[in-house]
Amino acid sequence: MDSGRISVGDFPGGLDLQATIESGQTYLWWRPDGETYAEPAPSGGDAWYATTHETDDGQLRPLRVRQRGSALEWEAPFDAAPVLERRLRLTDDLPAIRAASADDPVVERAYDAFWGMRLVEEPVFPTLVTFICSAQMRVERIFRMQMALRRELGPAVTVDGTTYHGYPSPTTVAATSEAELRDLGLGYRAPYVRETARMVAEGEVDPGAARSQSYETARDFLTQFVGVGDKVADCVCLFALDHLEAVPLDTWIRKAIAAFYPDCDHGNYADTSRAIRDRLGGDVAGYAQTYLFHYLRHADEEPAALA
DNA sequence: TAGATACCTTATAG
DNA sequence: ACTATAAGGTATC
Repeated sequence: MDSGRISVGDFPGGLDLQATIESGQTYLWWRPDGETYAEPAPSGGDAWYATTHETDDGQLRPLRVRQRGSALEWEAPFDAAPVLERRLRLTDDLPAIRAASADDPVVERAYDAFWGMRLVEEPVFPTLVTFICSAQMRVERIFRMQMALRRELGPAVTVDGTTYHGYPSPTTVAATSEAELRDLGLGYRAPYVRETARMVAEGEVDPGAARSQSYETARDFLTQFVGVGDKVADCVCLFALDHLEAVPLDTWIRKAIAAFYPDCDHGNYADTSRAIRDRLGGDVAGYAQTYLFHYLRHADEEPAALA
C-alpha cells in the first residue's frame, strides 16, 4: 500500500477527523480495531478508520486514515489525497462558513466543542440507503446495519492479507430478498431499501441527477424513492450531493427549534426548513445544523435545559 | 391537504 | 424482572 500524509493545518479551520466521521453524517467508515463509534475514542482520537473507494478505473480499493495532530495519515493502493480532500471536504473554508452562520450562543458553543469537524461528501447510493435505514434508529444501530450490508452483500477486496468489504451495488441490493435484508437488521425498512435499489439499478431514477438541480428541486426529486421523505432527502442532499444549504429536520434539530427558534416552526416541513435555514446560515446552513446535531446529541442536558 | 397510526427491532428509562 | 417509550421517519389511510 502507498501511504502519505496531509497537513491539515494548510486548510483553514483544520480538521477533527473523529468528529467528522462519527457525527452521524456517514456510515461508510469503520474502525479496523473493531471498536464501533466511541465517544470519545479511547485511543485519544488517533484511531485508524477504514473505508473503500472506487477509483477512476472502476476498481474497488481500500483506504485507511488516521489523524495525529495536524497530520492526516493515509494508506491506500492509490493516491488517496485528492479523494480525502473531496470526501472530507477539506477545502471548505471553515472560518468563513462559521462567520456566515448564525451569531447565536448555542451555535457558537457547538462550533467551539467540535471545531474542525467538516461535512462529508460521500457516494450517493450508499448514502441514500444509509438514510433510508436511519428512520427511527439510533446512530449506533445505523452503523451496525451498514456494516452488516457490507459484510454480507458487499464486494470484497483483499490487500496485504486484510479483506475489506465495499458497499453493495444497487443491482446486488435489488437482487437480495426482503427476508434477507430483514435478517441484516433493517426491519420494516427492508422493502424500502430493496425497491429504491431496484429503481437505481434499472436506471428508472438516477439519484446523482439531484446534484445539478437547485436545492429544493433536488430534495423533492429524491423523495420519489421509496422510504425517502423530506428528512432523508435532505440528508442525501447535504452529505452526498453538495447542497450545503440543506437542513435535515430530525428529532434533534426539532428540539433545537422548540428550545431556541420557536418562531421558525411553521407547522410543515418546507416552511420550517426555509425559516431555520435562513436563521442558521443560508447557503451554508447545513454546517450549523451538523454542528448543532452533534453537539446536542452529546450534551448532558436536553436542548430545552440549555436555552 | 392536514392529521393519525402502523411499522421492525433494540436499548434504556421507569 | 417487566412494560413503556423512544430511536437522525415514512407510507398509508
